[in-house]
Amino acid sequence: MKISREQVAENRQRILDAASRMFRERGFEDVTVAEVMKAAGLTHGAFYGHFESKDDLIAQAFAHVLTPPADGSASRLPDDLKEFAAFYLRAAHRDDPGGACLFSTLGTEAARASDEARHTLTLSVRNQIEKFSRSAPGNTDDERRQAATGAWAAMIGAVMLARIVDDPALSDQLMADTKEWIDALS
Amino acid sequence: MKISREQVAENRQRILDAASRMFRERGFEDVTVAEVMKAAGLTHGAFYGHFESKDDLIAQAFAHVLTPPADGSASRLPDDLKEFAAFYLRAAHRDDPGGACLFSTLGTEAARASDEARHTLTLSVRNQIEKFSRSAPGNTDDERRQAATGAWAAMIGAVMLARIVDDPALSDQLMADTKEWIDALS
DNA sequence: TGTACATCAGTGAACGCGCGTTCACTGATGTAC
DNA sequence: TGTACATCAGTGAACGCGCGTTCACTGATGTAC
Repeated sequence: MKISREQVAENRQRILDAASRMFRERGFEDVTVAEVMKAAGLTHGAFYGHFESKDDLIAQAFAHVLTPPADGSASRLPDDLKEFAAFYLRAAHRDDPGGACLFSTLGTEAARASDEARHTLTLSVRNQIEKFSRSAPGNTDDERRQAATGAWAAMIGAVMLARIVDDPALSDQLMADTKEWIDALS
Repeated sequence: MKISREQVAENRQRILDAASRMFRERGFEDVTVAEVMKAAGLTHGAFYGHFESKDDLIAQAFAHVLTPPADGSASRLPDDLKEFAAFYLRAAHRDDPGGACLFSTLGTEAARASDEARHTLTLSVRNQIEKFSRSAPGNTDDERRQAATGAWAAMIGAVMLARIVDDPALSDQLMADTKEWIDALS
């Protein structure tokens, strides 16, 4: 049956919501097109009406996650580097990969993803560094950019490591130590 | 045909060498058992004489990479935090994922790997932090451990990001800025 | 030391399953009059 | 505004391929005497 234009747009959003969550939870390869469509309340055959291929879905899912919601409810994430770090280095973020930062959940896989997917992420990297440079400590632009880059890379690395280790105490320590370290920057 | 004990042991090492390199280059899912065996100079049927499953191979490959070579040729990697960072944050490391750090190449996938694989990595995380804490800046044990953790996490995150972005200048900048930042720590 | 035989690492064909993708069909939407 | 028809998003069966894994077989190794 044909479907209204609004319904089509809504279906597309639901597919992207489901895909981006499932990819972050389980990786690109383990998630099947049929599973994503089922999670979005559709059957797998409808997939190719929305996307060219699974690779296309991956690239679009990245863009979807990085696009602020159009309804004006601005992202809740702080712009300030240290405030962002406090937000990022929380157990709730580590423990909810499905809703987490793309770099911390899919970073190593993204390095091997399509050109389109990598380009979308590149724009985000540039934006984040520029944003954090404004509130990063340092006496020159270079110093502030270095601090912003180092601190952001540390957050991503720390959360990734915290999800790998099988010892909860070590996992907590990795995040707490990284947070303390960023807090102490001047 | 039966094979000599030494040949069996050598074959196993070749399988692990090939697998660990290919996994780091292309990820777990994209690399097939048959490809690994072919790269090791064997046919795929021999695989299950060496390993229980592909998951077992992944766990053993982690252990293989993290085990220093038995021939006494100690790892070339510096123990000193800043020296290690200079080594880690080089283009040659970024551009040779097959021979690179496991965390920077497979970190986000490793977070979803088998218990055995994650346990092997956990031991390595503990060792690295302990090692770097000895040369990290700081006035107390806590401060040194925080610096060691933050700086190491930053290296890993920076190299991962440097492999994602499609702009070579930005990629270089991410690594150089992180290196500068770690160098400036006191 | 030499010989006969049991062992077992490796071979390569085969299996079965699940995946991405295709396609003929359905029927509600949206448009032309 | 109402009616007839063309459009096209979604359905679900099907396809074909590649993967992890199995297994009967081979023949060199290593052991028992």
